[in-house]
Amino acid sequence: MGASQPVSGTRVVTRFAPSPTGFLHIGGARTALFNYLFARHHGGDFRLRIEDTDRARSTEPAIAAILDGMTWLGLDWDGEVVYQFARAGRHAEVANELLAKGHAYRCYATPDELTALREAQRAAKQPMRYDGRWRDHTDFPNDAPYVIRLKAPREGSVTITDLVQGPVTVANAELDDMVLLRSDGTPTYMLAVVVDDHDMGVTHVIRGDDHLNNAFRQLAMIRLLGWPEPFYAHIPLIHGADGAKLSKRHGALGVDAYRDDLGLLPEAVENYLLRLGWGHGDAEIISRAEAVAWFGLDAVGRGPARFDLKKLENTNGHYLRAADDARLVALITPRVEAALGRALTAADGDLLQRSMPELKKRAPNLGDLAAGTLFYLRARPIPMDDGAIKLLASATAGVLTGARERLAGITDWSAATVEEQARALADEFALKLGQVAQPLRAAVTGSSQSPGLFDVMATLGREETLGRIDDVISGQAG
RNA sequence: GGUCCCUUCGUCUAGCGGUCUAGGACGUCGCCCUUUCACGGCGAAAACACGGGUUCGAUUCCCGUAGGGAUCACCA
Repeated sequence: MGASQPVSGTRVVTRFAPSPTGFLHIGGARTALFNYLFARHHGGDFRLRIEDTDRARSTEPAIAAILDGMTWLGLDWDGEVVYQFARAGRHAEVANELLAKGHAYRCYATPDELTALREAQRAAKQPMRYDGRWRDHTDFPNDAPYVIRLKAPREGSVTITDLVQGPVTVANAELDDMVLLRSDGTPTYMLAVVVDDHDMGVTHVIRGDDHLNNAFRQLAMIRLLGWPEPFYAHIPLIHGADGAKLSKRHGALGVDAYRDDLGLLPEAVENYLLRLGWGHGDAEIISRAEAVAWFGLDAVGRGPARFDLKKLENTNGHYLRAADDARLVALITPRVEAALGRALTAADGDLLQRSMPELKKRAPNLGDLAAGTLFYLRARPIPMDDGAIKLLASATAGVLTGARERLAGITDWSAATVEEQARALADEFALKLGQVAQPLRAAVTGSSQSPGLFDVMATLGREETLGRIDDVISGQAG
């Protein structure tokens, strides 16, 4: 495993560090999952840090949504959640330490001045970076506002042996002196991550590809501070089906939307996310235990992967079929009650429980599963859809009344005895079984599509089944 | 534009010099099962971006080209 092994003797510590400016999106969830899996694989710690230093954009609801999403996905973190804003004092302390040691300096350039600099650089087609105009000053205006910038090395280069991307080298001349402390004394993200990762003992920084460029600047700071260097692993971002950066339109929704709107199971989302950009031979359906045992950074793909809702739904269907019936009933109950406009009774719950084995085989998500239960629970006369109306209209005359008669004679009502009578009726009328079953399906379910008719009748019971057929015969249904 | 990264079926991927007439999964199409719809089973079409090298031999290694991506704030 070479490069992905931690230095001997150190305990692996990873962290997920989202900024609470929105919901926990799918890309963030995958980053969290990879951090979680890597830590668990190595028997280390997985920490959670909320990067709320942007006071204007950070919100309480966003923090709640992140914690909720993590919990839903079963990504339990170790220790207390670290709130970055609360550590501003420590960040400033490190900035001042750097300043005292001559590794940082005060910069009095105004925002307008810097904007003008960038404009000039853009016009001259020069790279846009701070030119270090205050880097070697010794005389400072006393009352003017200033920021503290890192005095980054200008010669040589930095090479990061990224656990996913491989060795990446950037010349120091490409990097400018980043701001550590703003003029209002608050820390920038660059300072905060480095200090927090160090203080939290993070050994492996696993994050989105968009941070790869930042890693060089952060490493420069770490070296100036003389702190131990973490391993880096930058995983590619997720793209939409059209190859463009994932946006809301593509399904870059909060994980709560995957749960509530798309009706997905957390284990399905986890499995799908794991396989997006990572593979283990031909394995497709992977349990949490297997994921922990198999996960490694060396198998993470280096190119961005496209998000495919079809495959996610297929994966969800797999887990839905494997899910415990009682759990599914509990999950769909709110949806069913909303559709019915009433609370479910104990008898309804029992009916749902019995219908699950057949119903879950044909639902790709909880919404469809809930919708599929409705015909069982609706009060007579049940509504008929277009397909059902057509079937009834073209049914052989007398089939329904004939079936009604035979079914009414059954004393031990079951899928087997019901089927027996249906087949007998087909023989009697010289019809194919389908010509008898389809009109009956329409009458009993109000649709042309449903689980096995005889199973449905058995689940519904004798009285309800007969009643529904009567409704159609007497013209009350529809 | 500068810098950095990436490139196997439509999509996610396996492949870590010969085992590749390139494997699996989703999707698509066909067949089977069958009272409908699903589930399930079987099968088909479908890819190594291009051009140079290195090598006895490249999907695998190197270099270009093209395409794609990331990033260039007193945001994170």
